[in-house]
Amino acid sequence: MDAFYASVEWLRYPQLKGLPMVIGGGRRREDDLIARLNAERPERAWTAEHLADIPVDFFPLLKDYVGRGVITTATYPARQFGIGSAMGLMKAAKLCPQAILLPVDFDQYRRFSREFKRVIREIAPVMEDRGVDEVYIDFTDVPGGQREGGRVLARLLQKSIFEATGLTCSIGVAPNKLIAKMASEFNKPNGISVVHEGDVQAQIWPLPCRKINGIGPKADAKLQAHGIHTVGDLAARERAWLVATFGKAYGAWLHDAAWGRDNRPVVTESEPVSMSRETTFDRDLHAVQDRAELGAVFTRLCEQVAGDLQRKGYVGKTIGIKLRFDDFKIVTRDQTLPEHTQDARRIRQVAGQCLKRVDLGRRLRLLGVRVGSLVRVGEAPQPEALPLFD
DNA sequence: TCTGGGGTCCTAGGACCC
DNA sequence: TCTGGGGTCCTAGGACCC
Repeated sequence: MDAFYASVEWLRYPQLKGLPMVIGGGRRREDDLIARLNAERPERAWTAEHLADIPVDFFPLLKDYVGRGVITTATYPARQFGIGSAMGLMKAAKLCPQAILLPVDFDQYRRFSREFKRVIREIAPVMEDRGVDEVYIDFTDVPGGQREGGRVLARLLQKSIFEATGLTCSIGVAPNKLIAKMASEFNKPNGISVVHEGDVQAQIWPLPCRKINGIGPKADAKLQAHGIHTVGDLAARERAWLVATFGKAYGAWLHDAAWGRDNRPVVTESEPVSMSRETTFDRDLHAVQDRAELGAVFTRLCEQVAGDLQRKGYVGKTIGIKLRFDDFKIVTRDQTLPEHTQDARRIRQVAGQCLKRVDLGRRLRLLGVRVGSLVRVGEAPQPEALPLFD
């Protein structure tokens, strides 16, 4: 989906199109906005029906933000000021104080996410969910899926999604997921790009390695240190050298990726492996001085994870915690139980045991609770009874 | 006043078992 | 007298993705 979060926001606030805008940080306070409007602009009775009429100068600005949030989306006019995804909002405010700041509204994005995926599945049922704004679709067995190299079906999908949601998307059509993902970036927004097997050299090799889904900042830095900047550079290296330098599995994968080889299927269903909740505190907390506050947050996180498990019908047997200290160092501890659980008190108890195994000298910035080794409720194997006699 | 939240997968060592 | 060889599970950390 093109600029997904921003586009969803523009549906209800079209007056913000074209302005520097940033999405990130705290919870939505739409009611506050309406209440403030009625207090300060009483010439009309404002309701949630009039969001598109809210004057632009009434929206909160980045410069007034206080907190530890990061940018999830920055519109193009905002990016011109050097603002980028994942940047701290406080830092971004220095670069572009006048940008409008909207809080993240995940519930709304999830609603539109479900809707555009429903539209796709109706046309092309073999669809793999890749998060809130992205999917892989297998065109192979869709009637007409091969016409004009997939272009016809891609256009139909774009049209249907736009009619149902008012949102645009960009589609890459290719022989496999690896190339399709890269191709989808070629023609943004609202574009279609078809890359054939024989086009890899011309269209993929000139790209920086970082464009490959699976090469992140660490691998890219290491590649650069070896003089490898483009996918073509990578393809030129011996497979054996890549294996020797990057390890057996990753080295071989790098070589395949550079040559456009990928045989992963489009996976329509998958079971979750873990569920977690974590939170960053407004200020760093100390295990001793802030014991009560920390304990309350800890319990709440356990209750939230338990609630997620119960709502979705899963039980897990590996309970874990995650801590981020004030120096940004991350520590995890986990413990596997003999039985599966979705009980908040049990999770809290075991997570508490995990916490005892950590040196809590430093102040904490983040606390998280995770439950892994999930199985569906009812499919959990019964813990084996200990034999009384052999 | 830098630096969110929710995930997956991989690696590597040690325990433990046959 | 040199000390097998698989396999699985558990734990901790880390890279990467959306």
